[in-house]
Amino acid sequence: MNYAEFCKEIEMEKAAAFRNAVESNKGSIKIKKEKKLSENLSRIFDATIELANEKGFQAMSMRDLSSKASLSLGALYSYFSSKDELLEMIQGYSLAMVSVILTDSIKKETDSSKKLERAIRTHVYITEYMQPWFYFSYMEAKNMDRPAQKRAIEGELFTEKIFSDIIESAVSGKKPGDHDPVMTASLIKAMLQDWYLKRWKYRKRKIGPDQFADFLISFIRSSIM
Amino acid sequence: MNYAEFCKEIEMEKAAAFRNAVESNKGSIKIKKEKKLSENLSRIFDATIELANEKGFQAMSMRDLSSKASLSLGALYSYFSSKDELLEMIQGYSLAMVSVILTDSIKKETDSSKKLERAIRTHVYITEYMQPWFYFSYMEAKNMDRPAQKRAIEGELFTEKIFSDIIESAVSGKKPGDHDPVMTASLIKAMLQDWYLKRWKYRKRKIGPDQFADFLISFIRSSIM
DNA sequence: GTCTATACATAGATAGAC
DNA sequence: GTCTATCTATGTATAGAC
Repeated sequence: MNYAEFCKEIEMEKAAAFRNAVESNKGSIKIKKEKKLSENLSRIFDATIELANEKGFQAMSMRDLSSKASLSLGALYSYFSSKDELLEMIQGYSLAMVSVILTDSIKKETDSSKKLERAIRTHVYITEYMQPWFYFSYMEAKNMDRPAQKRAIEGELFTEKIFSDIIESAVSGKKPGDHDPVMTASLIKAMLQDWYLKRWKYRKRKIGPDQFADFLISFIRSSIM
Repeated sequence: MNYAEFCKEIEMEKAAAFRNAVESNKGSIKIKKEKKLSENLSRIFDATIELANEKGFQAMSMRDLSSKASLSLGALYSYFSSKDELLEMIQGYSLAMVSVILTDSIKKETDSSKKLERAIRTHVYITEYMQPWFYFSYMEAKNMDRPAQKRAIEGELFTEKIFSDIIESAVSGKKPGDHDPVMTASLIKAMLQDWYLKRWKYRKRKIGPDQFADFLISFIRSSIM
């Protein structure tokens, strides 16, 4: 698998996750026509991501959003009931993406060393594909209300658990004594997050997702094996 | 060196960095009495860090700040000329801290493998000691104006360069072919930042700075050696 | 130096016409 | 479903008394 191949397979899952995000927020959405809803809401999402990643969600005004999304201020409130709710819809969307994609992806390998490699690669690719979304979720987590913050933490721990489980079985027996899969998984997560948090750096150095994944895999391999 | 020893040595440098931060902003500070200035300004800094790390700098109002710092709204503006300037004073302070401490610290070792270990350990310790400050600088960087953002980027690249230089000379000859000190330094930086960005996680797992530094050092050692 | 009072701008959200 | 107009709250920053 490389990034180009990954992209071809992802579109459907993205669309499914979007429909799911809409579904779980039906309560506060006043728009009834399916097509109009999905067209406009995804434009609203995109505009929000763009503005928030530029100056922060808090600093983005609803007027900024209304002009970037080409909808009036009043119309926006037919798609969500408050600015905070918008934040949480977007968070739910990207949280669902990473967990579904990652879980599906590792099922395709049986050997645990291959599983680890695939999990890392998939994580790099999905966060590359939706970089602004993940950047947004990471940076705005502390501005969310308590339940949404809890979901963010659970999301982090969920993906970390995927990694620590794989490492547990990959390393067992092979390395003497003191290995700690949970700590190792933490560090792996940190390096994976760097990929979507510091895009300016990797872009400047002309490092693409395939290259980053390759390097990361070999770095981790030589450390835990 | 362990964390407890580190703490004893740091106080003086912290005070010097604070005086320096005051000095570089004399222009917009109206308070003339040295003692009052440093007492109140450091209370203002602390209150800002605390509020901003809780709900974001943008969301923190000057009224929040005035009540937490025990100064009236009007009085605050004798210590800085705008909310944005306050942000930048704090950023300058923590940027100066890490670069001075790190540069001094590695001078104490000659062997490049020891140098690497010491740089990592020192980075963990300084960011532990001033965790809320580093968290603040990281999270609020995108809300700063252009020049301040540039300083933040230069700060990141500066510490990364320290690491890549050490790795360059530590690894040269010892590892065949494909090592890439710059990429390795990037990953190390990412793991080091995790320490102050995800405190909730390490606290929950009862991992302290010494333990984290030990683990990180052994993880990196086995990867690059 | 610090306070209170207030100017002035802009925020999020709603009402009601179309 | 979308618009414009507007309500009300809150924001940063300043003026001037003490």
